[in-house]
Amino acid sequence: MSFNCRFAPSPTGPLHIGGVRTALFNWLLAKKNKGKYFLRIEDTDKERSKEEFKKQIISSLAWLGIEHEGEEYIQSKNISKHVTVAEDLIKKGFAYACYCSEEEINEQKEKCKKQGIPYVYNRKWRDAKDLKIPKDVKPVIRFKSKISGNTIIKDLVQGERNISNSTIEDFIILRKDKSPTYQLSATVDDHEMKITHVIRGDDHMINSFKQKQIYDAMGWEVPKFAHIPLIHSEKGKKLSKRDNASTINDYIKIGIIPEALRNYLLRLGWSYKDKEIFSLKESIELFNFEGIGKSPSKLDMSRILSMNETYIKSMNEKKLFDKLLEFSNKFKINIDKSKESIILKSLNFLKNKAKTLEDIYNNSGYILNDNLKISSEDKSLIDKKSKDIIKNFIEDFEALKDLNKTSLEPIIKNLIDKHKTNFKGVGQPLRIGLVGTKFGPGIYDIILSLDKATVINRLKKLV
RNA sequence: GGUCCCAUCGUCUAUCGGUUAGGACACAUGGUUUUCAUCCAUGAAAGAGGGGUUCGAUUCCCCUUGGGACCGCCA
Repeated sequence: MSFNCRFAPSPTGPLHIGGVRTALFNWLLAKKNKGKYFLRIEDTDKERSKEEFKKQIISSLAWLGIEHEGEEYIQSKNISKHVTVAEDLIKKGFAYACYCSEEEINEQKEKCKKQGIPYVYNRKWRDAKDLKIPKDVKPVIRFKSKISGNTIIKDLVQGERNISNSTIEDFIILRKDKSPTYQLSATVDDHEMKITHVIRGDDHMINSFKQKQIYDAMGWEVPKFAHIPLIHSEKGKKLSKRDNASTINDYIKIGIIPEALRNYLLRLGWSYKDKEIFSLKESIELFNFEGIGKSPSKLDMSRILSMNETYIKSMNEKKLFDKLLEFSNKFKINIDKSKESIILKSLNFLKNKAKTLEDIYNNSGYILNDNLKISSEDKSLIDKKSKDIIKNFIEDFEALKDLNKTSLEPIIKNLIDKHKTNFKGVGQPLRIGLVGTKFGPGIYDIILSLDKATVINRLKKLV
């Protein structure tokens, strides 16, 4: 059995993380079923569709590694086909022109509101042989929706869904300017693209009932539907473009890596036993409809961070280094060529203190910046005794031939004995002098990561 | 308001009638450690409420409550 699915965002705003997850689920399922995953840009809203959003959508998906089959499908290019289908529906008696003016519709809505009853279009023109066609009104085309009976959709995630047909109004398929609406375009395109599985957010559930009627009217095979629960913001509402930290870029700029976000998104609303970490290969093999839950899930930044931390720690250091370079070049200051090798060899300890690439970048500050800024508070910690320790250290350190942990250790130990102090007594002044703060990597790591001259120069500034 | 849906620790979730209700994140405590971390160990933390069905319900059914989605000539 073939498996064709698609992700169909509209370029009327930046793609947020919920959409990304929908795309991921589609893509995973296509891979798993050896099917195809398409990207369709639904740009039939001419007013609001923007080229920049289209680009943002495509680059967001690419960043996560979600690659679509062939070129992206641009819906507006197929409008004439949509219109043809609408005309076909009229001919077949499944659609009709409605001459109600916008004022008339608004009046009806007002009236219903006052009476406290739900507004449904009154189907005035559905069978209007006796009505006079007003000259000054351009008609819209409405689909002749079923009035009686029920429609059942066997949803792959939600199970059997049953709705009374009377709750679906005669929805518009062609606007007064003859342009097709979403219900028509999406249906026609899904059919043309031979989509077998429509996997989308469950805010589309009602649309599936409408669209099914179009498929049936046209005698087309109805695809399988899967409506996945939405992602909620921390406030518990449907994620909107206004929520902060909702677009991919919000995560990229703090140094989240794609593998981690992919894993996080995979586990948001889906599970496989107790497993938390999934390689790409595993997610393709194991992902399924059965594991998708029915209730919406909330975004949790601490989990994203933790997932990122896990991936950073387990990642090949060369690969991590490349990501760090890319990150700093894009969002921070370019890493100087002369510092690259030091950073690379220091990643093995820098990454232990980091949840994000930004953390690594910040922790690398003592390598990247030749002039350290030491806060006055930290400077005040360098008292007479500390200065003596530093002086002694410089003497011993300069005399060292081979610089490694084994040769360094005795120096520190001797200083501890000599000055009757503990490790902190020696380590802290050195760290302040070399890193600029009390916090930082292990003192051996710091010394070994910097070259000898730099260590001496920095320490000499303190005494 | 109408229609539809959902309901296990704070969060993501496991359980598919019988479990001391498990894991992960976050949190707390302790240990390792040269600081901050990492790492390790431990702890606290959940079946919304009420009825049924059943020998037995977190699990099946109903009601209540709470939450959500949809109700555009947007998609």
